[in-house]
Amino acid sequence: MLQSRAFIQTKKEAPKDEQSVNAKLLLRGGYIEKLASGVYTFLPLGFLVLKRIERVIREEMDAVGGVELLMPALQPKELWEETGRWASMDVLYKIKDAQGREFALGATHEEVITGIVRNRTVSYKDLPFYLYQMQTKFRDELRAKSGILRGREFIMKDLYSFHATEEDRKAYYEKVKEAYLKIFKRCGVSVLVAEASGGSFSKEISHEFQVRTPGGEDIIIVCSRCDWAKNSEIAGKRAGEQCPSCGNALGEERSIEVGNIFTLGTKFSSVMKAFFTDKDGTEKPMIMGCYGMGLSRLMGAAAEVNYDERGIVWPREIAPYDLHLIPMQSKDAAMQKRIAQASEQLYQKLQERYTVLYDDRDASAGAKFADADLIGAPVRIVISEKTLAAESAEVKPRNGATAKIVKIKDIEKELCPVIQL
RNA sequence: CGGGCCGUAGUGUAGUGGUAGCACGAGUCCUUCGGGAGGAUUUAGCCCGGGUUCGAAUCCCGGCGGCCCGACCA
Repeated sequence: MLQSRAFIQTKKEAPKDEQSVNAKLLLRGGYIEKLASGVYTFLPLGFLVLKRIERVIREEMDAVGGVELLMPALQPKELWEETGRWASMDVLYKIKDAQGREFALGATHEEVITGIVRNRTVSYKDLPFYLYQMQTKFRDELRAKSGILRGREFIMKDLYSFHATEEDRKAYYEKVKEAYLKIFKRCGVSVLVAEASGGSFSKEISHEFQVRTPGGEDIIIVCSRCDWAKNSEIAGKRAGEQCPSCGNALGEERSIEVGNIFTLGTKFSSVMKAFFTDKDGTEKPMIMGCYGMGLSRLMGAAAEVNYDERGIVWPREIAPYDLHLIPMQSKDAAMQKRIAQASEQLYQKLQERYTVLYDDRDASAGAKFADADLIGAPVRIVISEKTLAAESAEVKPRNGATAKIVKIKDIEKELCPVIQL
């Protein structure tokens, strides 16, 4: 992509009223734009990141048998009244159409998915099945905060599983837990699995996937040595006390909840009459689980833990572009032409295997470098009069490793270890 | 929802009762070209409403909006 055409505009300074790291960096880098508190546009650059996160999630969801669908955001009041959540869910946006009919903007989709599932006759032979979607959710948060970490409109992946037996549900829950760990690893955030309350869903505990960082709004109690972690709301332990698992000291840390998986049991299926016919011919409510993951929040969290004083350092798999190719300018017209030719050629070549942002702008070296660091593609490639003298280019990983001068014909070999695809 | 701070060009700021200024950005021209280059020139702003005053960006009241703390958080 030509940078001059990519609708990227970076800013030298962050808006003064933003405190959170993700908001400052993403706003400055031209990834997002704020429309209202907790409501953001994903600009082309940000949308690329989102799509790459989406791809990772989709691959891992498909790998555990998930089948993707897309449910409506506009949901009739009657559906929500079936479970009593029209009245009890205080973050629900409620709207009226011109006829006076009332709708909720989807804050979550248990009602909708259960409504779909009960409309078909299901036998135990059809179970289990797993349905998921990635969609914009609306929640009327009393206080949106921290950039895209807690919006009133945000993008979420929600998976719902339907089972004939509790054992099966439990086994799947563990499988999803593993899939989640893979997703977060691929997205460049290390998570802790913390036990948390089942909320209004269940008396059973749920599991939260927590990214430890000062920018987080959750408080978790964690062991300094083993992987014991609980949300402070149910921990029953405090910092300084002994870890119940290994005896070491417990600490308290801030973290971002990037995923949460729940046991639903028959809470929704029994109330909404989503039954299946079991082996013995009797009708039983399906046993359900639900598994949430915030895509936009994950993007924010990734920025929140992968940055330095110059900007974002995107994890390889979710970077907007694999490579940032920068031709330098030269005062010598002939040389200028050679640089342009060589970099054009390299640009074409690299695009066969990588996504490349090509800085074709007529800007100073400093400006180009500063933008490259801020945007944070994993590798920067510079072609200049200097490098060209040796038929080479400079290859510099964004993660702090030093720059290397590499023969242009050998560049792909050099890239392999850094961004193998 | 309670509390705090804050609203001046796209962004960051100055102006505290008397001509709205600067920097970055954006446009044009010239020069420059390995870490946000220099000069010339242009562009663009006081959140809204009311009040006080000869006069309000500035003082007062009310809205609206943003950020932060807390509460809340399928």
